[in-house]
Amino acid sequence: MSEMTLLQDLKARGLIAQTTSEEELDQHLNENSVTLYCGFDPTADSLHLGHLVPLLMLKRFQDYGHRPIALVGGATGMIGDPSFKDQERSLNTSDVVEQWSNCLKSQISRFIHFDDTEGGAILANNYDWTASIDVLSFLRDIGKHFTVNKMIAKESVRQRIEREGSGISFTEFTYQILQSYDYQYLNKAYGCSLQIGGSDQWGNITGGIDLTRRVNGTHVHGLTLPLITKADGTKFGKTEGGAVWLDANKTSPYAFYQFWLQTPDADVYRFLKFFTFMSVADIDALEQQDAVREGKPVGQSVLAREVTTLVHGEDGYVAAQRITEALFSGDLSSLDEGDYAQLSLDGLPSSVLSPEGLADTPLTTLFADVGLAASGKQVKDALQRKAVIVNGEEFGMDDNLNAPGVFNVERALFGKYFLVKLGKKKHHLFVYG
RNA sequence: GGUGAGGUUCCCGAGUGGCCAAAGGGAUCAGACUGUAAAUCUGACGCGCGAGCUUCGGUGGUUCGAAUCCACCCCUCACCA
Repeated sequence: MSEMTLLQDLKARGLIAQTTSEEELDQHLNENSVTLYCGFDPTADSLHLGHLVPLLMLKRFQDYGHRPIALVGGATGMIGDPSFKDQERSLNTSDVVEQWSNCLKSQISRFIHFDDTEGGAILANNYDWTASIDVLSFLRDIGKHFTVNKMIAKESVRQRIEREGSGISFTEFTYQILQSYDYQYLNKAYGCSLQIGGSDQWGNITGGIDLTRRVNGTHVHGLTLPLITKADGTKFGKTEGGAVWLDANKTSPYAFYQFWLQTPDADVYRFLKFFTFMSVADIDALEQQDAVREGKPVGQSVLAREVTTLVHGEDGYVAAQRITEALFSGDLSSLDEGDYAQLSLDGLPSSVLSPEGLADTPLTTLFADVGLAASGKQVKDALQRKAVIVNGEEFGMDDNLNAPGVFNVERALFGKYFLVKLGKKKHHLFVYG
């Protein structure tokens, strides 16, 4: 990072979508240790890849000597952010929101270093200062500073307001006031003077800036991050199974590692800048080396290693790497009995195979049930193309009704393991018993 | 409230009585080629190994037969008020 200012580094990484006066912000950041915040609303029981960039962003600021506040939206999560959403969302119960908030809290703590010292990072929940406000105070003390005219004019809610039929409830419309209040509150309580967020948050952030100026008389700043896109135009952060979660129980370190390993060339160096702490110079150098390299580029494996380590720690990375080696080297004999036991612990999808009823279960059903394929049809397709491999042996459509033969104990590795490969990338471990 | 146009399989979008599980494109999955990449080509793509079963906003009806016709209802869009 050396001589670059933080803002220069972020810019070089392509991590800035919009900022309030860049000059002022740059000066502010260079002359002070700034307290900044980013909010994460509990919309599920785990953060996902979309949250990773802002989360890492907080850490980038922390590394430059600033103080991050990670805000869990226990209150805002009850309301639902309408920004650029084309539909009203259904509300979650307070129990659920609270539970999810706690999940997010523990996840966030893994990324940012929190401590109790004066300048240490802070983990906050806006429920704490929002829940107890009574309606009249809210309307008089906060609501009075907002003109509906301005609220309506925001791009983030315009579609919903202008388009007949979609509509927006008063509840969601109020969201921007709540978030603005957070900023004003944090400014007052902690001297927070910068809010960051995804580019869809610009409207909410500027709302908070205005409120803070009106109420606290303080001039504060805002910065948004770009939406992560893929070169081919498809949505980033999705796999066959849906979102890629940061929770190891929802997306195993192995699956996580694989996700990054499969990054297209066209995206990999950009993603290295977004998702790792490698310097821009090092990334550029890597890109140039890959460009003249014979064969496979190393960008993907570096990216996968860095991000997996970041999210799942060294252990998670090592485990993911070990499974990858074993499965993709094509050499099953390199694994000993202990390795097989470890595979499922390390996150390779696995299930117990019961001998009973096996004769009545077609492979199509069996594999679809354990999630190896979305439907029996896909298994059928794979069988017909010789893309199903069990313990190194190919099986075809002829074997569909012959599960007992395919999963004959005699053929089990170490008397109990069957490693099924469907296609090039999907693996599943069956344990006999 | 009035008038006009619509609601089709994950998405977009054809289909206006049987040949429709429903054109075409996208997404997705698999195969070939590669580098667990891209591009390209091939196949699959409602569910089911199969016989077969269940779909075209909802509910009833007409018909041997309906996504297609009729009635009512729900929703959306456009314009008017």
